[in-house]
Formats: sequence, C-alpha cells, structure tokens
Amino acid sequence: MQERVLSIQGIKRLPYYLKFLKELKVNGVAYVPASAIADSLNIYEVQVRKDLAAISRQPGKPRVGFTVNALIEDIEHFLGYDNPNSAVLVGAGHLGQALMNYSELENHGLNIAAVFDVSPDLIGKSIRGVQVYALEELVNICRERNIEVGIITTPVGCAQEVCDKLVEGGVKAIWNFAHIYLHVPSRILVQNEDMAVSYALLSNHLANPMQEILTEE
Amino acid sequence: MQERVLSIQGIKRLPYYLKFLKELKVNGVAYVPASAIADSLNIYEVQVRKDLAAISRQPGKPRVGFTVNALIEDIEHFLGYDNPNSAVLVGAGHLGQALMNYSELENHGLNIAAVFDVSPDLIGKSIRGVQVYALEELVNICRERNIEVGIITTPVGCAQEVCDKLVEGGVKAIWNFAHIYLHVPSRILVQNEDMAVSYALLSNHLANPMQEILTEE
DNA sequence: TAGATTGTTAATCGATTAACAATC
DNA sequence: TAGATTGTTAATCGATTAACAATC
Repeated sequence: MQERVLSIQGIKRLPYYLKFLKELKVNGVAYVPASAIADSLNIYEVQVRKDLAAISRQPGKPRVGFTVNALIEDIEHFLGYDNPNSAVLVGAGHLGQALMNYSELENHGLNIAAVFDVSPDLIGKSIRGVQVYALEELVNICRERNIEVGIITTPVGCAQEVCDKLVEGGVKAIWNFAHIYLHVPSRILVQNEDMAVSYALLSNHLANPMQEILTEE
Repeated sequence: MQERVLSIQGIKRLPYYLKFLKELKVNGVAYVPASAIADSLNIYEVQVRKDLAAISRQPGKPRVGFTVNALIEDIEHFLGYDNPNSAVLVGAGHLGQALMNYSELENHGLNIAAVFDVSPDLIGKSIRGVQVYALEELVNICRERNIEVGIITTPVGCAQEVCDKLVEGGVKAIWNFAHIYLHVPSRILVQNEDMAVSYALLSNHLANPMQEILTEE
C-alpha cells in the first residue's frame, strides 16, 4: 500500500482543487474524474490522483471518479479548515486591511481576534468589527486570549521586533508578509508570503526569456 | 566546468541574499564568505556557493570570500532589476494600494504607468501620482504605452476577464494576486502570489503538527 | 606552510512522470 | 465483454547535501 503522504507542492495544489470542486458543487455535479481536475489546472492527471490518494478518505470509483462533496470535505479536513485558530494581525496598513477584508480566511477557520498598530488615529477604533490596540499590549493579549497565529503586515523595519513579541506571547505560527528572514525558535512555524520573492521570479523571467520557467509558483 | 544554471528555488533565495548584502554594504563591509550568508538564513553554505557560482561574474577568492558590491550588482543584474519594465495595475483596493506604496518595486525596475478600477470615485483621480482609468480603457492604454506587465489585484470574480484584456493589450507577463488559475496563451508568464495557498500551508501545519514542514515557502 | 575558503563531482533526497495492473 | 477510470510500482527529473580537490 502506498504511503499516505503529500508533498509540499501537493499541499499547494489543494486550494486550487478545492476551488474547482466548489464550482462543480454549485453547478450540481456529483462525481468528478481526476482527469477533469487536471485539465482545469493544466497538470497531469496522475499527479492529481497521487495527491487525492494521499488525502481522500474514500477511494475513487473506476468508471465514475470521486464524489465531489466527499472530496471537498477531505481537502478541507486535510488543510485543517475545520480546525479553528485564533490570530492577531500586526500592522493595519493597506496590506493588513486587505487581509481583514479577505473573508475566505474566516471561512477557513482563522479568526482574527485583535489588531495592533502604532498609529494613534487607529488605536481604540475598530476595523471590520475587530478592536485595534497599541503595540505595547501585544504580548499580554496574545497570552490572555491564547492566540495561536501572529500575522505580520508591518514595515520590514519592525518585523523582527514584532515577531519576538509574538513568540513571547506564545503563538505557534507566524504568517509573515514582510521581506525579512525572521529568526525564531525551531518549534515555531514561519510561513512567508513575500512579494519581493514573487517579483524576483517575474523580473528574472522577463530579463532572461530564453530560460524556461514554469508558470507555477 | 559547471553549468551556470540556477534552480527556481535558488532564484527565490536571491532576494534574501541581496537584502543581507545591502545591510553589509551599509555597515561598510567589503568582503563576505558564503558561510556568513548561509548563517544569516539558516541554510547550508554549499547551497549559497552553488547559487552564487551560477550568477556571479567574478569568482570568489579563497580566504577572502566574495566582494559585497560586485555580488549586489550581479544579483540585481541576474534578477533583471537593471532592466526596466512598464506595468499597469488593475484593482485599486487595499491590496492594490499596498503594492503602489511598495517602493522596492520601482527601485527594481517596475514602473506602474497606469491604474484601473471600476469605482467612479477613483476614476480620474490619481494614486501616488499615477492616474486611475476606467476598465474600458485597459486594452488601448496597454497597447499605446507598450505595457509589459499586468498586475491583477481585483476580486477573484473578474480576474480571468481582466487577464484576457491584458493579454489582448499585449502584456508579456501577469502578476496575479487573485486565487484563481488563469488561462493564458503559453507565451505569457503568469506569476501567482496567492494568499490562499500560503494560508493552506500554515493551516495544514497547525492541524497536523507531527508532519515536518520546513519554514521555507 | 597551514588553514580558510573556494568550486566541482558524486550521492542522496524529493517530486513528477511513465508504465501498467486492478476494478467496476 | 470492453473501456473508462482507478491506484501502484518503477523510472526520470530536479534540487540539495556530502565529499573532496584546488587555491590564495
């Protein structure tokens, strides 16, 4: 029997599978073969089958395919979307506010419990129903409310300092949008979302068009 | 002789090397060994050496290391930061405005020539000195000004439609921030920057802490 | 000279792709 | 039954890591 292990690249594909499956569901489609998922994303169907074999709790049926509803549930479960996490967001600039408006996060189990900023204009107000606090309160509020995830959308200059406070406050993971390599204890996961890295790939491709760089991230 | 080719993962590391090297330069450091770069990012020094071997135009010197200034120039050249590209940005919400404020992009050769939106409140105004136009003008302005890069920061619902217009307008690459797999002719590069993908990795890790997922993107 | 650091070649690891057997 | 689709095992490809020779 195959080991039920999914590659990191495979995990990255799951949100796209999920999006496609939800569209099928809305259109009332009950079953889907791996080939249809593969076609929608321009990848090989074997890859889809391997990914699904690692995460689906019921096997696909020959001549029929996979049950759309079951697959949606399995992917959501594997990605932990049924496992609520409490978070704080630090840095209420445009990027921070873009995240606050991204309702998918809430649907996927991420509850932003508090926002932090340095601007006196924002402190004490609320954004999308979430209170904005001064940075000084970060450690205490994280501890009191048992916060698991810290989101850093500050300027790069204070990102490490904010990160240290989040760690002190006891978070398990940091979602970092600043272009900096954060130093953290090894038990903490840092997930980087770095526009500078994404731009580097784009710029490099435009400067060296002979290189074959794939469209995937 | 080694082939001077850099892996995609290697390209993703370059912006971090660059950031570290610029800090050294500010501090007046003239030479740096690969081991110092590796230490700053918690990676193996052999990996740094391989990456640098692929992009540096002068070799490193035994007992001394690499020249900081030369390395900065070589990385910037390899990433195409000395190769200016003209761009348009579609979708002037929080995420779009965050990008407009990200001055690194301009320093790295990306000039945003025009912004597009559907909101009558924004059309005709300017953001950070860049004029906001109605979506109807997208194709024409791309053609007239020879735009090379289209940036999509719209809601997911209109992303494919905007993408089609950018392709019609003749862009070579699309920097896509919407959670959607864009269908484009094969000559066009799509660089995805997808928060939903990044979040999936984070959420999966929190739900299955036994899995060893690395901190790198 | 000895030692720090470089660059290269070979080995390992991880992910994708190909070939094929199993099943409804 | 034939054929569509599944899942698995083996082969290939790409990236990292280890071992080592070269140089100032």
